[in-house]
Amino acid sequence: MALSHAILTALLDEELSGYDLTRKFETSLGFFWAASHQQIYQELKKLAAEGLLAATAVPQAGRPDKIVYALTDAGRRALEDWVRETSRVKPAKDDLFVKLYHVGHTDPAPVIEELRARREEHGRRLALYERIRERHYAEPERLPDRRKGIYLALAAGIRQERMFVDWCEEALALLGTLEGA
Amino acid sequence: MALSHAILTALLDEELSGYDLTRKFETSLGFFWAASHQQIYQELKKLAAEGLLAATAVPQAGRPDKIVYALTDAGRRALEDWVRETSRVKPAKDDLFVKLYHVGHTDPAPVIEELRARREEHGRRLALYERIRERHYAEPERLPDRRKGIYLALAAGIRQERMFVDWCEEALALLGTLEGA
DNA sequence: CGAAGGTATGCAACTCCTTGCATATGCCCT
DNA sequence: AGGGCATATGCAAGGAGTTGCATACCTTCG
Repeated sequence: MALSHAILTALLDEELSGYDLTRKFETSLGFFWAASHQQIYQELKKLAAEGLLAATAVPQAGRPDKIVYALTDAGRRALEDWVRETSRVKPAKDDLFVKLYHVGHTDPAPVIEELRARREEHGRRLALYERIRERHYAEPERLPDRRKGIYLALAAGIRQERMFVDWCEEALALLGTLEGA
Repeated sequence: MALSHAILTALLDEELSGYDLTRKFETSLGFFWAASHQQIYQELKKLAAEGLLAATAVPQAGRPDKIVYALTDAGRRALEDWVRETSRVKPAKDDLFVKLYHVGHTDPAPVIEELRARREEHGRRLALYERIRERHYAEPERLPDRRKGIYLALAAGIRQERMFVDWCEEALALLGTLEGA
């Protein structure tokens, strides 16, 4: 499992509600581990039942009540154990790579179309990540230790998106040389 | 769904048994879409039941009998439809990135250890992919159309592994500047 | 002869994740 | 008053993937 660990990790520094976590997973941590609110709420219940999280109901005025979750000692211990385990690498699983095997068998237009869309999409992400780096992570060596790891995750995201954009260019150039083109 | 499409794709050019497919998914296509034999056999049955594959029992001498699967016309049509659909991008979901958020909270040694291991592993993959490219995909422009797409998938793998190795170097360098180091 | 290993296929249980639906409060704007 | 939007949480069904186990044939090697 791993979403559970991502959630526990998000709670390292602060207590959050399911709703807060959902938004957090739409940015930062969510760049590396996507999760829907349904999954998050379910996982929170499970983690609370296991004693890794403590749930506190918080009545609110002017908006619906919420439930705030905090790491317990057991939760912290479980997290540390997990960090010590070595994780396995999973292949990326991107439909686009499978579709490339169809070039030469069927009309390449849809694949080319998708490559163009991807180039734009990954370009947008790249721009977003770079903006974040400029604003919050300039001069990585001078960051406090706590933020160096996060910077590195961001750096990986940047490299990944840039790599993908470059590859899209290569792919579009090569597919321009097809018979049918 | 998508493993089903990867399987159908693997059968574009040739008829294969579940066992053959399992080995095929350990290399080539499997670099981009991993699958266990259990999953493959299950999916084959389903695809045959849906009429997208035709199953033929093949008695063999000297080894166990096998079942060979071939694309049906309906299978080809389903594949073409799928290629025309645009696929969504899924984030990578790598534990290591989540673990980076723990730097500064707990002993960074295990993370550093894992980064070193990853550098080696991705380096090995990079070497493997580059060997394949040299042997079978030198001069991509001159490849027959049918192999250009496969080359591009390979090229993506190469870029990805190289990117990851470079990033590991960056990460190890930065984590070397930690207080505790 | 027996053990190891490659060939070949499968079941069952479980976890993880997605999708669609459902509900409720309160704000702001028209 | 009504619609849209943000806040806040949840159920249920099903698809996708993992893990462990099971079976059976045949060859090779010691």
